[in-house]
Amino acid sequence: MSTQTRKIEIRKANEALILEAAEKIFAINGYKGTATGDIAREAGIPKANLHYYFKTKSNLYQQVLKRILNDWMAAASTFDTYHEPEEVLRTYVQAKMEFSRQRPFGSRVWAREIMSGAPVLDNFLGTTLTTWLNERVRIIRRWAREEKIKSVDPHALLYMIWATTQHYADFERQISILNGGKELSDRRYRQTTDEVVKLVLGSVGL
Amino acid sequence: MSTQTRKIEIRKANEALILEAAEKIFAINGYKGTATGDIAREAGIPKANLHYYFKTKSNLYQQVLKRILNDWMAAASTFDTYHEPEEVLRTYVQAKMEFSRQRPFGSRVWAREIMSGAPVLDNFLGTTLTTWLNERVRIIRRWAREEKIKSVDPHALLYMIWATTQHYADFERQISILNGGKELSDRRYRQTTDEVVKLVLGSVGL
DNA sequence: GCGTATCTTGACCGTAAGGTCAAGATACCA
DNA sequence: TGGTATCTTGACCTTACGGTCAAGATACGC
Repeated sequence: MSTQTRKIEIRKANEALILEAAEKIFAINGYKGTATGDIAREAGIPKANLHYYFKTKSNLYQQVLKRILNDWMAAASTFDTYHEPEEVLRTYVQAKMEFSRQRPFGSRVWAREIMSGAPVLDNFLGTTLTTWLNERVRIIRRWAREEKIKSVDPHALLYMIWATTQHYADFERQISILNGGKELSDRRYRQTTDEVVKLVLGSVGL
Repeated sequence: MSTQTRKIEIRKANEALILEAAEKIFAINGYKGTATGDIAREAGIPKANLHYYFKTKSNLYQQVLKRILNDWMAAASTFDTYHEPEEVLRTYVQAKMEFSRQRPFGSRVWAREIMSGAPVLDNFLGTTLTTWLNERVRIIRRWAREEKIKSVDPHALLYMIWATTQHYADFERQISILNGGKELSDRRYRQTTDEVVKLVLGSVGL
């Protein structure tokens, strides 16, 4: 460990620790409902230490959202891995389901942000996401024109995919209770993913 | 107006006013993030007056949830209006879409409650909703057995319907932004409802 | 080992929030 | 018209929260 490497590592590690804790607490209690002290407790550090790394709650929140955005976009990019509708939709749905399984808190923070009026994500939604959506809408329209899929409203289709896949993260608790009080096992979740893929493919006639 | 009729009316009217305001503010800021003073301001009354009608914030929140539950169950009951899969699914999806349009705040309060771990709805989910779900799962399985629909996982299908229809309430802001910054018109919403019906029917091969 | 930069933390400050209270206003009944 | 029950509201109390600070601890370069 040379120079400032060690120090930088300490900072990185602590920031990561805090961001992780923040994502969880924001997911459960929302932005306004979250106390920085709760996040600090979750991270196992004093509140003052948290404020050393992140000046304000708002600042921390924005960084939490940024992290989620990155991973969300990574899942989105899988849409372009293949060309044939069936492959594309299967891959995309699987990626989204995987995201819901791996980052349920991130999904919930996103949902809460939107339900609060998207004060922070507003800009992203109006630029990057709008662009991404419009391009995929065009692709789906082309599929329909080429009669590779049934003619459907591309927006409605994409919203259905988003809603359904994110449901498994956002409503995890409800699903658990309806599953007899126990969380879906890894095996069951894989089967469910297949079923969701099947439903989505069916909805466009595949 | 005789006897205590008038007074009872005052109480009813004020309780309704407060419940309406509370549903909106809870939807936007969540339970913990909501200040009773904010609800009072939204309702146009002093905070002390609100506390005269509802002793505690928790109490008010529970009554808000109860109201939503009633309407949610009303939409659910449309599932039993018809018998043929196509009619049933169309009617149910339409009712859920209508609910999302008419009570977007209610839908969001529900979503936030679940995301917070369903501390209040826990009991309802484990009893009434579980029973309702299991019965509909059986109906859907029967449809598949009788080859009226494609063989699909009934849970996945119902979750998809819930998620997709509620998405139009919970993510209204995101949808608006992606729609060029303006909300969906009544006409456009009706078309979207038809598209969602089409997708759901398609997903089971109808 | 020493000096300096970063990190850690308990104590503290001002504001906001849930809830109470008591005094006054309003409506109903006799 | 007077008496009583309900309703209204500003002021107030206590706790919690976002954020600050200053004093000490730790780590790095020389």
